[in-house]
Amino acid sequence: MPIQESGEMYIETIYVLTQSSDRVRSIDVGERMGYSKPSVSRAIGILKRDGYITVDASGYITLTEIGIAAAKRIYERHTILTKFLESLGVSHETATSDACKMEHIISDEAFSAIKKTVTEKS
Amino acid sequence: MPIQESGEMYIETIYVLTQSSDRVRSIDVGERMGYSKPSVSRAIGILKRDGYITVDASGYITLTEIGIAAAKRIYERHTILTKFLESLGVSHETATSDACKMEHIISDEAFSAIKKTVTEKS
DNA sequence: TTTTAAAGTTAGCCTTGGCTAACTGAGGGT
DNA sequence: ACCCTCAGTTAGCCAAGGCTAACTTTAAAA
Repeated sequence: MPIQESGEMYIETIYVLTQSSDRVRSIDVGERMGYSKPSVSRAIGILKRDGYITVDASGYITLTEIGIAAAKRIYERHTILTKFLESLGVSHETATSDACKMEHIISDEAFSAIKKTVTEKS
Repeated sequence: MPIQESGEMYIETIYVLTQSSDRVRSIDVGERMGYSKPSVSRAIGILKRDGYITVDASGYITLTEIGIAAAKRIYERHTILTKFLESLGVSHETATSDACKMEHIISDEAFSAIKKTVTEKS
């Protein structure tokens, strides 16, 4: 099963949480995303089933190879799109939240083009 | 009820079809969007209920004031976003399809900023 | 040791928005 | 007059992805 849009958000959240804490559990993901425990529980089950994460006996979540790849892809989109919007004068708040939606839907082709403009400018 | 993302697509399609034909029916909308008759039927019912369109006895669809306003808003987003992506070197095909998704999710603030860059360039 | 709190799961509901199958109803052709 | 085709509707299914209620399990604290 290919990863869904919501799956990308969960993976990205796990990835970000992993940067600042070596122990990431479902409850942390839920708190960060503002979702209920059952919602997270189901999502985690799907990500595990599809090989994006592993969960140990204590409930600690680890991204797999493909999980890390998916997370890095989305996270890069997020940061580049945020920077891009900010470079146009959009507030940080709005830039982040718009990037959060755009990151899932934009094509590779368009993303590359936007990325080029951002990296050229700096 | 505020218009949904799919509602925006239906409204936009009706708006576009209205430009080239004075008689727009559900069947035309469905053909254009590649959706089945029942899907269109339900969507049309919702748009009618929420005051975006009227449908006469023969099944001809007319946008109301607020329907036209909603359509113009989305259509402008579509065209500006398409132009913007094309200005970055994205192919017309991809630019159109990406714009089609972005037009529903981008904030007014970000859209204004992008619009400014497009209109400045020309 | 017993009790309580925190984490996770299960069951099941809701909305959006596609779909097919099957019905209705109106017009045109023979 | 009869039939057929086309447009639209109704009923009901499905998937994604939220939710609450209520259960289990584990671990810490009294």
